[in-house]
Amino acid sequence: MPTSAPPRNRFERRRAETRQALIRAARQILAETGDTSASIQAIAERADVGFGSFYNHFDSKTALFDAAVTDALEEFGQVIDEHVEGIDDPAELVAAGFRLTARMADSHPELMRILRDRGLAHIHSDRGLSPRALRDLERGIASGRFTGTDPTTALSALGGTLLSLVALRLARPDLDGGEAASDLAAMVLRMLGLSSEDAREVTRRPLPGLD
Amino acid sequence: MPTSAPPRNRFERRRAETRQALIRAARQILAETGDTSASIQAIAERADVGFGSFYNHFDSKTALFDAAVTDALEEFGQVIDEHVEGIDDPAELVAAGFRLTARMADSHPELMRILRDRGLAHIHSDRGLSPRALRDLERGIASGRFTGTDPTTALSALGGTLLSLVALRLARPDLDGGEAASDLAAMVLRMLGLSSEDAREVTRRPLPGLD
DNA sequence: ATTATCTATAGATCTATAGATAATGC
DNA sequence: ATTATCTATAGATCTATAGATAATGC
Repeated sequence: MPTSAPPRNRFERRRAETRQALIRAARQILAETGDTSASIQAIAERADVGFGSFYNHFDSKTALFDAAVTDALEEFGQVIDEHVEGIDDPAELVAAGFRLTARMADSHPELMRILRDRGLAHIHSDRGLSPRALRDLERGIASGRFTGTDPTTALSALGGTLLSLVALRLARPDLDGGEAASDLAAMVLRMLGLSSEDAREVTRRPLPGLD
Repeated sequence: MPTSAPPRNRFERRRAETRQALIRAARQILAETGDTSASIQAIAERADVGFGSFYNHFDSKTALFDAAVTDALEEFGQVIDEHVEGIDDPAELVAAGFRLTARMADSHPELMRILRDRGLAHIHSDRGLSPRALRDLERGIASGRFTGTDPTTALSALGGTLLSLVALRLARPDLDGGEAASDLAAMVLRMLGLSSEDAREVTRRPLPGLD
C-alpha cells in the first residue's frame, strides 16, 4: 500500500515485498494479541524475512506497528469504497457501510480486530474512510437529507456506532450480523434525522455482494 | 479496588498498597503511550516498589495490564454512578452520563485515555458501567421512554457514541466539551426514539458538579 | 556499481528466582 | 513464626550494527 509511486524495477518490487511482509506480520500480531511487545526477531521470523532487514524499513517497532495500523485502516476504507460505488443517497451510503462492515467481520476478521482496537483514535483522521464519510455527511446535511446535527458531531457518532458494531460482531458471533448491522444503521439514520420508517426502508435496500 | 474483603491488618494493607501502586503505574503507562512493552523493572521503579515484589502480585505483565484496565473501567463506572444518583428518567441518565464523561476528560485525563483505547472491547462486559447502562436501557424500553430498539443494540450504539465523545474530547480539546456532550447525547436520545425537542430539553437540565 | 538482504555478534537489557531483610501477628 | 518486601544475580533474550552475500541496473 505504498503512498509513493508503484515499484518499477525488481529491486523496488522486492523491497516493497519485504516491507509488506513485515507489515503483514505486524497486522497478524495486532489482531491476535493486540500486544506490541513481540520481539523484532519474532516479527522478522513470522514475516519470513532476515532479521537485519527490519532496519532497512523501520526505525523501531513503534514505527512498524503505526504503519500496520495505517495499512489496515486504508484497506478497510478501500474495501468499503469499492462496494458502495454508484450509491448516491447519503443515507443509503451509511446503511451500506454498516452492512458491509458486518460482513467483513467474517471475510476480514484480522482487519476487524485491528479496527476495533485502534479505530477510535482515527475517527477524525484525514486518511482511510473518515474523510469520505465526512464528505457524505456534509452532502447529506446540505441537501436536507440529514438534519439537526453538524458534520463533526455526526462523524463522531457514526464512527463510534460503526466501531461498536465491529466490537459486537467479534464479541457475539452467534448473533445475526446482518440484522445487527441493519438495526444499528437504522439507529444512526434516525440519529441523523430520518424518520423511523425512512431509516428502516433504507436499510432494506439490496446490497452488492462482498467476496 | 479489591474485589475481596477490605484489608484488615497492616500486612494486608501494605500488600494492597503495593498492588495498587503497580496498577497505578500500569495505568499511567497505558495512558501515556498505550504501549505495554515497558519492562517490569521500569514499571516497578515507577511504582516505587522493589523489583521482585512484582511477582508477589502478578504472574506476568499481561496480567498486570489486564488488571489495570479493569481497575480504570471500574473507577469510571463508580465516578459516573456517584454523580447520577437520584436521577430517575432513563433519558436524563443517558444525557448526564455523556455530560459527565466530557467533564472527566479534563478531571480524569489518564482514565479517559485508557477508556478510549480499551473501552470498545468492554461495551458488553459484565463489569463497570455496562451492566448498569443495560439495566437503564431495559427500563426505558419497558416504560416506553425508548422505542424502536432492543437493549443489546441500544447498548452498542450508546457505548460506541460515548467512546467517540471521549475520543473527540481528547483529539480536539479546543472544542467546547459540554456542547459536544450535549449534542452527542441528544443524538443518542433521538436514536433511542425521543423527538428532537424532547432530546434537546433533556440535555439542558441542570447537572450536579464534578470535583 | 549499486542495492537489499542475510548472517553473525557484541553489548545491553530483561525475566524470574533465591536468599536476606524488615515488619507484624499471635 | 509468618509474611511481604527488597537486593542481587544467573541465564536468556533482545537490539542495533557491521560485514558478507546475492541480485539487478546501466
